[in-house]
Amino acid sequence: MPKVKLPNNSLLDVPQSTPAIEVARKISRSLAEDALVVKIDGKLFDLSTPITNDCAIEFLTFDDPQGKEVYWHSSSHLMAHAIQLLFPEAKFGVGPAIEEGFYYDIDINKTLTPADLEAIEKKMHEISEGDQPFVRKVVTKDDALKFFKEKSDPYKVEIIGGLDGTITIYGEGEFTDLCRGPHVPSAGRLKYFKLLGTSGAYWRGDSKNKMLQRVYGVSFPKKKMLEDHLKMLEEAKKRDHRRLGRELDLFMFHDVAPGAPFWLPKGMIIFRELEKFIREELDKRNYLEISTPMLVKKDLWEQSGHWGHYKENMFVLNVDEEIYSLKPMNCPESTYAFKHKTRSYRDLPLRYSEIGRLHRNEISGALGGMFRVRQITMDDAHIYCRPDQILSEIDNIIALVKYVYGLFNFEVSFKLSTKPDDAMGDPRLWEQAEESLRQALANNAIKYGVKEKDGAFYGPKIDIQIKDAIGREWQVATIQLDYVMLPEQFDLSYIDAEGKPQRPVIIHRAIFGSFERFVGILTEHLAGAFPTWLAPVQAAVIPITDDYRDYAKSVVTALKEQRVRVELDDRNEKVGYKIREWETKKVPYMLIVGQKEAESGAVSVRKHHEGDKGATPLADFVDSIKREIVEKI
RNA sequence: GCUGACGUAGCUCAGCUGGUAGAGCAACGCCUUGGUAAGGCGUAGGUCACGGGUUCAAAUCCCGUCGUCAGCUCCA
Repeated sequence: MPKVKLPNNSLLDVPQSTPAIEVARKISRSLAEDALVVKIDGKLFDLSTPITNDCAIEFLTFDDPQGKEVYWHSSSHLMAHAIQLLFPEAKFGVGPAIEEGFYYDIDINKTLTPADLEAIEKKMHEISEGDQPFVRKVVTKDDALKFFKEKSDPYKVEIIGGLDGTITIYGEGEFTDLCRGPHVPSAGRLKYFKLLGTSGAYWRGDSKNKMLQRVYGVSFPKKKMLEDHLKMLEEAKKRDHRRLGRELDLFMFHDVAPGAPFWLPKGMIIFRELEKFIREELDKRNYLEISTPMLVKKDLWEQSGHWGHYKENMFVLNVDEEIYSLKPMNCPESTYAFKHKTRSYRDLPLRYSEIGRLHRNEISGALGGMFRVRQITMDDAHIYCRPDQILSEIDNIIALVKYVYGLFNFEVSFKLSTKPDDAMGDPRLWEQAEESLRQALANNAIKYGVKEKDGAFYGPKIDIQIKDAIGREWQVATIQLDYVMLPEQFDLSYIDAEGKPQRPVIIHRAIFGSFERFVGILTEHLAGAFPTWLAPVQAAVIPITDDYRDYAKSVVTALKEQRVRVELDDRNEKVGYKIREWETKKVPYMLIVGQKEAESGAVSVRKHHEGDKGATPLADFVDSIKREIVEKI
């Protein structure tokens, strides 16, 4: 009798060849109901898999990421089944689970409309009600080829042609698909789904191949989960920075400048506050700010290697018979500032920061709001240091990153990207560099993921991701070690204590990344309700009637004297109307003043999203809002 | 760049199978001076993205261009 070890380390004897699902039933009925798939000795299997040997076993439910993946993958089969019933001529590509749901690529001579999606969804429900089991079958390559040729599924045939080893197919009712599995036990487990849209996708991601239609969907075992998910998507739509940017007069886009925002006065306040903030932090940390030319001769880009590798993304101009380009990056030019003088080891680390405007000719299809623009403002820096200084410099940057993102209540996570196959430079240096990054992460007690071979060709890097208020992850800051690109290509050196020239190491780093993108992320994270220190309008003063306009003006003056961004709303409208409007503009404070307040030198404070806070002496309010602004609460 | 969808007033959108445009909100004016999320009445506002074509007639049909969006792709 095989012994199975459960996650709580208890052992269970089970009869030979007991299906895994029976083991789940022994543990608890609810587990048997919720389990989607089983992990035996670390590998995933169908719940019907018989237990034949001693093993460690774990049942995965939808709460487990891998359980989810299986659930979505099975959902994608269910969808394909429905599509086949409705469109028998459809040919199938691949249908995997993705981060948030699943998709299936299909080849069909018709553009699917939202009405088609609804019909497919309906059909999926019908199939789900039939509750047919997913049945795994091992087949030979020849049989598999024969089957899918007969089914006239050329894409499957192509996939099979490239397969070695065991080939499995899964049947579910009258639908059979090539699949590695595993799957949930039966179609009835797949209950609540929503097809979210379609898009084009090339077969095997290659633009030389035929464009298939990709149908996206998401599914959940509980109705509430689907509802919550759809609500989250709604919420994301409501938070869309393109919409909020327009509604709050922060920035706009126009056809005359695709891929570049027009910053409006209110957005510019946010931009300036962020810039001021980051500059102050960099000053405190002994960075030196530089600014390098935006339009530079091609020679520079040839030297840096961009001309060879990045030219398609550069805006190139002909000026006086010479070829120039708008800079797509700051790094090459920063080396000129470094080389301006002979550098001593005593000068290092030399921390050059630059808030530079960069132009990158992103392909038109990549553009999207503030998230992908052709003109970006980067809070860049290049730290020229000695090898023995790397650790402390990385330490400082990590501290800065944590401080900055903590301020906005973003959850920060770190990823180390290691040496890629096409890496340049001495392998010993790479080892040393990766070790420095690891050590810096360890010093800061940071748990981090590793992205193997995902470093830049010139050095390993730490990528910093943040998670926003509705759980979405964004890659923002980056810390890259560079032993090769700048130091070698630009032949950089400093004079060491023995009077000999040495190569410096360069750390490329950005905190916000680009202001454009960061403001976009921040807008969505905060749903447009910026903290007082960033809010374009920090307080609106609302007199109840014209009789208190003068008092309201004195309140405005008092606040302006303290550099509070305040607006007087003395329009001929009712209080409720004005409150509604300032509330939708997400202004942190409204100060309502009437007879009571005028007589006692007070203001009635209404806080955004919280409501009436009652009357308080004007002087007290001024103190508290000032503190809030200074302390960036 | 590729595929698809879309482009009508400042915004959100209507306008069926062709007969030269409509609503709500916003704006402006008047009335109303109102204590915590929309007071009333009225006025103005559009070369229907742009350029061609079909037609007696085009916002509507066709072609092209530009732009936006969803993806794909790319990302030193």
